[in-house]
This record gives sequence, C-alpha cells and structure tokens, in this order.
Amino acid sequence: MTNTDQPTDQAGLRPTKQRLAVASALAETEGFQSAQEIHDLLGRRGDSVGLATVYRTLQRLAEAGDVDMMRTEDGEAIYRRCSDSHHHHLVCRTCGRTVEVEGPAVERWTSAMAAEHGYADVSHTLEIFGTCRDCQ
Amino acid sequence: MTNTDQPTDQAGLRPTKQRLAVASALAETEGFQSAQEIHDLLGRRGDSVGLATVYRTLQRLAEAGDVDMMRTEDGEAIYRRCSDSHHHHLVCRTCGRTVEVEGPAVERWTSAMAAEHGYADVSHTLEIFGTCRDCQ
DNA sequence: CCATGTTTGACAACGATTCTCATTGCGAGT
DNA sequence: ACTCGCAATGAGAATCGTTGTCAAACATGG
Repeated sequence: MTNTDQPTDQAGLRPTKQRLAVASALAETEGFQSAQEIHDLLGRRGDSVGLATVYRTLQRLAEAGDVDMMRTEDGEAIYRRCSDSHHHHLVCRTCGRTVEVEGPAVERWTSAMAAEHGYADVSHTLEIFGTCRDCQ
Repeated sequence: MTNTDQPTDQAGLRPTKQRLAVASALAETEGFQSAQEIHDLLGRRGDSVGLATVYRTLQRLAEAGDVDMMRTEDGEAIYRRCSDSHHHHLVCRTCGRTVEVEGPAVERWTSAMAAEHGYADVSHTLEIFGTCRDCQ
C-alpha cells in the first residue's frame, strides 16, 4: 500500500498496450460509451483488447477518478473521460429529456450532513425527476 | 381516455390479487426496494407472486407514475411508492448502516432548479454514501 | 538475462431482467 | 348465473451486461 505517486492519466497502473488503447478510445470520444462499445471500437480499429480487460480497465479508471461512470436508463454502465465537474441530472419523466445541473449548496450540505454523523469519504447521487415544459 | 374512476393505487389496471399484493408491499415500506426483495417479501408473507409478475407490475406502476424507479450503484433497479416522505439516506459503504437525514435546503434547491428549467411536478432522490465511524 | 508479481484473454459463471407460452380468472354481455 | 374473450399469471428458458477463473504472456527491477 505504497503509492499515489503516479498522478494523472494512468492511476498508477502499468501503461500496457491495452490500457493505452482504452484510454485513447475514451480520449477521442466526447460523450458516454459503454464498455462494449469501447470494446467494439477497439476491435474495429485493430487494437483488439479482451472484453474482460476493457471492463477491468474502466473500473480501475473509474475508481481512480479518471473517468466518470453513470448508468443508462436500462442499467448499463457508461463511461466518459472525466475532468468534468460533478453534476446532477434533471430528468423528464415523460420524454426523458435530461438537463445537467450543478449545485455547490448541495455538495456542501451532503458533506456537512455526513460529517455530522461521522461518515467519511463521502460521495452522493442526486437525481431530480419532473415533467419538462414540452410534456406538460 | 375515460378514467380516473380507478383512482390512486391501480393505474387503471385490473386489480388482481397479485397487483394488490405488490402495491401493498410498496405501501408498507419506506424506502427503495428491488423487485426481488419485493418478491421475497411477498413469498415470506404468504402472498406468493411470480417473479415475472412482480417485474411486470413494477414496470407498469413506474410507467404510470405511481412509483419512482432508480438504480443502485451496481445497476439494480429499485422502486418506492411515489411522493414518499422527504428524507434521504446516508449509507455506509462498508457495513451498510443507514441514517435517515432531512434537508429543507435540498428540497428547496431541487424545486428551484427544476423550476428554472421549466420542469413541473418535481420529485427527487438523493443518496449519500460514506464510511461510517466504526468502519474507518 | 532472470525472477517475480502483473496483466491479459478466452470462456465459464452469474445475476438481473425479459420473453415465451400454456393456463387461469376477471368481468362484460346475455 | 353462465359463457366467452382477453388480459394476467407463473415457471422456466433465454438474454445480456458484467464478473470470476486460471494458465499463459509480460513488464520491470535486480
């Protein structure tokens, strides 16, 4: 348990060909992609990487905070390169339209609440559901 | 579209024994439960209902807006009856210990945020994860 | 160049959810 | 009350994303 020396890109992992391939797939895409999509993309491109390896790598990167992971409506995990600020989703119950919102107040409140009860290493999820203008 | 005769509980569906059982399981529980938990609960209680039926019923209720559905961190779908009391959960990642917390500030913030984007009929879910004092 | 602990990949195992389809039962019409 | 049609059910198979297994391929420090 000696590390946290390797800072950015490769959360202290060996820079293997496969990991670099996954990283580059993430780097060259804007939005969220599923593990399988990344696996397919790499295969198509020639840098074939085992599916299990893609999953493992994405997990590591997510743990290390190098990528954001969220879930589609049907439970599939999707990833995108991080660095983006933490935000929440405002989702329309009817058409699914989503707006990303941020709120320092909420971040502060959750931390305070956790601290008050002695919880450390806090994270949270917040989803807001409503009916958007067009669906009312 | 003639209805609202069958008011609340049963979104216009036939009030079968099974659907009533699922509805009651939701009614008597505060928080979120997975389909399987509901299935188990009903089984234990004697009102055995097929697992597929539990899934189907929950889907219908969710579509009808009678229950809220969200996803756990590992992608499992969990449900709770709609318009639940306004409290949130502070969950220990390690031992699972849960504290219920309330926050008018958050309620206000989510409403404001929704209003700002033109969303009506707002609800939200907030879960805080951390490591509790005993598990640190 | 060698030893050693990592990482990989093919495939099996898993768990949640959905599908299939024969059977059941609600409820409208007579 | 009796019957008929169609929605609803349940048991198990089928899907699908994801994780586990384990021997073989590797990277890195000595």
